[in-house]
Amino acid sequence: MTMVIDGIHPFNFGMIADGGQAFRWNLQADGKYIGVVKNYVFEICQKDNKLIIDSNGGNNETEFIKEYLDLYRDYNKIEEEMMKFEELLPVVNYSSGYRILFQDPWETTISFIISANNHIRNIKKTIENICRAYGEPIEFKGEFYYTFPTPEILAGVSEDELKLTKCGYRAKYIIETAKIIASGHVDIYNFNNISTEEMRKKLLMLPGVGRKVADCILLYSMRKFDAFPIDVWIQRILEHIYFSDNRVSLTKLQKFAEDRFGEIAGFVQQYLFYYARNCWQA
DNA sequence: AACCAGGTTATAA
DNA sequence: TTATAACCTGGT
Repeated sequence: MTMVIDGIHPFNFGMIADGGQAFRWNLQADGKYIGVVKNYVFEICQKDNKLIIDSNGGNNETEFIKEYLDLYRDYNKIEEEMMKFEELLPVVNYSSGYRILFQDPWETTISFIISANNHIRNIKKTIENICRAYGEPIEFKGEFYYTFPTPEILAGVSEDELKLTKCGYRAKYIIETAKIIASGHVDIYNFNNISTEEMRKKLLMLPGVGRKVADCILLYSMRKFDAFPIDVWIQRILEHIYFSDNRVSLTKLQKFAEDRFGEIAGFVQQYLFYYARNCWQA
């Protein structure tokens, strides 16, 4: 089916898809993006403030994709809040149109375990390999796409076999985490009534999940917008803007961002990241 | 050839 | 509590 959603602003799907929060969107030769989300395949084409979305299923994905794309949130208001920090004016201006997707916690957890000390190109390739090997096929416009496998399935894979997907030393983390989640020992789907800090503690129990990965999971799949993942780019840009390019420890930066940006820290992080990677040179 | 990339973990001061 | 090295993989 095809759906058309109009009047979205600010919104730039290219930034959202390639901005590093999701790894399963691919730009086609025709300028449209195709991605697998849950057990759906979506093809998204943006023209100005209009989205034309094609998908494999019936009509029930409209609500789903709107939530996924965070279309119900007023980003004008969020950008206004961010611009109250004068030093962020060029950042907000440059990164306007970015949105934080509402992704699946399990897929996000494994994806960001894979992301540790890794390149985006490798991350995407490994995730694609995992889906092809262990996911379910979906047909869309004559092509086959693959869902992200369940915790139960990855919990049953051997380390040597999983390493064929090029995840390297992260294989044991992925399998152990899958076992913990499949067993129900850590419930990553019950996050709505739990504070960010409490949920973070649970996530840190998973092997391969440290502070940065935990905050990515909180921000990209649990709508914990006070989470502030600090990777090397965020570290560099924070040191540049706020500490005269001096080296500052991660824990200190973490506290600094938490205090300064509070409830909108996650949005600030996203805008800063996009700005740091694509515009500013260290 | 050596080094690095969107970190985590184990080990030592 | 804070600092340092090792770690799969693929590219320069």
